[in-house]
Amino acid sequence: MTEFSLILQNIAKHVHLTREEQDYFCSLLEPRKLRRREFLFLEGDICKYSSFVNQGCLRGFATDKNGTEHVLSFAPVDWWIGDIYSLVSEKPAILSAQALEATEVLMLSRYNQDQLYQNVPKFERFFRIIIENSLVANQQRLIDNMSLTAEERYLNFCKKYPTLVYCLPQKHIASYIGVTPEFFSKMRKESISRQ
Amino acid sequence: MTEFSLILQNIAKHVHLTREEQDYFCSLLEPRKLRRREFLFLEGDICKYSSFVNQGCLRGFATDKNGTEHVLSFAPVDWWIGDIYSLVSEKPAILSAQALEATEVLMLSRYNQDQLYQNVPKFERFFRIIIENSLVANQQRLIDNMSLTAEERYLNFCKKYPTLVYCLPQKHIASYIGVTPEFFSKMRKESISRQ
DNA sequence: CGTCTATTTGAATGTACTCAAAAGCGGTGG
DNA sequence: CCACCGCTTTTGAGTACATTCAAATAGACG
Repeated sequence: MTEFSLILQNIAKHVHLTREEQDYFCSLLEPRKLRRREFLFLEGDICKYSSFVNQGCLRGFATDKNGTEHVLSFAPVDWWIGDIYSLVSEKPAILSAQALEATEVLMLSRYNQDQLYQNVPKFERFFRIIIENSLVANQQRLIDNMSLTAEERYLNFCKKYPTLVYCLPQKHIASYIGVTPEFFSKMRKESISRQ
Repeated sequence: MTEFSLILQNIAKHVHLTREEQDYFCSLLEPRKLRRREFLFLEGDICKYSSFVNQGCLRGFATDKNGTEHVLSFAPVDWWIGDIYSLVSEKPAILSAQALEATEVLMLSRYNQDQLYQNVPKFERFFRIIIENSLVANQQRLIDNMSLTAEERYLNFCKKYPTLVYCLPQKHIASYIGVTPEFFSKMRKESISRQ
């Protein structure tokens, strides 16, 4: 039971690694601890890391020209987070990631990730699968945003992330489903009063 | 100059193939011609193919519970289209794909794609990159839908797909940017009258 | 040329937003 | 451990953006 057991389990869901591959992989990881409200990366920076959440929780969000923040993802324990745009293009990140509580991540640099692809091709498969799943989730969210009401999106969120609903500030859930905190408050009250 | 030159060029953007690998890859492709309005795949079917557009153009869309269609992607020449959810999960497709004009595609079955991954690992990389790019585009669209007005999304669309704007029916562009055809018509008129 | 589909126009409506202010809650320091 | 300050949530009124429904007009394909 080391600090790497969770991430190795995460990988084992999709590809099998030998003991040596496991050790090699772990040697490429950089642990980092974040305090509540601390940022893992900031919009505008070049994001060079994919990070795995070992403990705690983060939010990934974009800030629009009015300064309004839009949450794109929550990253609780056992999730990956990064700015895929910046990672792929090596241009400044579109997203920021902030710890919502005391958080511990394992960071894999893009350079090490590319090394990994060359030395252990299985990882090419692993990250392909991770990205495929992200794409599916993202696409479903796009469909939901176009076809569901705010309340339906909220109920979806409750079903999909039952544990998160009770530990996240409402304003972040509001932002995730794409409404203002004020509207979210009213809608939620309505929703509860009807059961 | 064969029917495969375009797809080989498409692949060469990301990975280099030997002559033998090219031939092997092409042997796995199944050409198919579609008439205007014909469907490449239908919501509810198991989607077993990723398809490359050699000629023509398709739209990928989801149908909501009211019967309203929501366009998720246009696939002009040199693009890939498929229902990634169905391909990954082997469950019924969420999307349908319809030819907007006479169209020719090269279809790669999931089975052959998996063969390809095993026999030519470079393809694992190729499709990882394709999917990464889709994810980036999808994510940006999600951000745009949450932070921009319909008019801003329309102007974005015009910049991003200058050739498509003039050949697609308005109602499909309206659906893509996420508004009704009626509102799109009014908004567009306003937008033009202000230059 | 005729029919079917797409686009435009208008009026009434609804969903969600903005701004402002009060109330509630929770983390941090004393 | 408690109290306070600051952040979060609630509430309300007025508004804006986009929808619905209906009908007229325009355009395209066979």
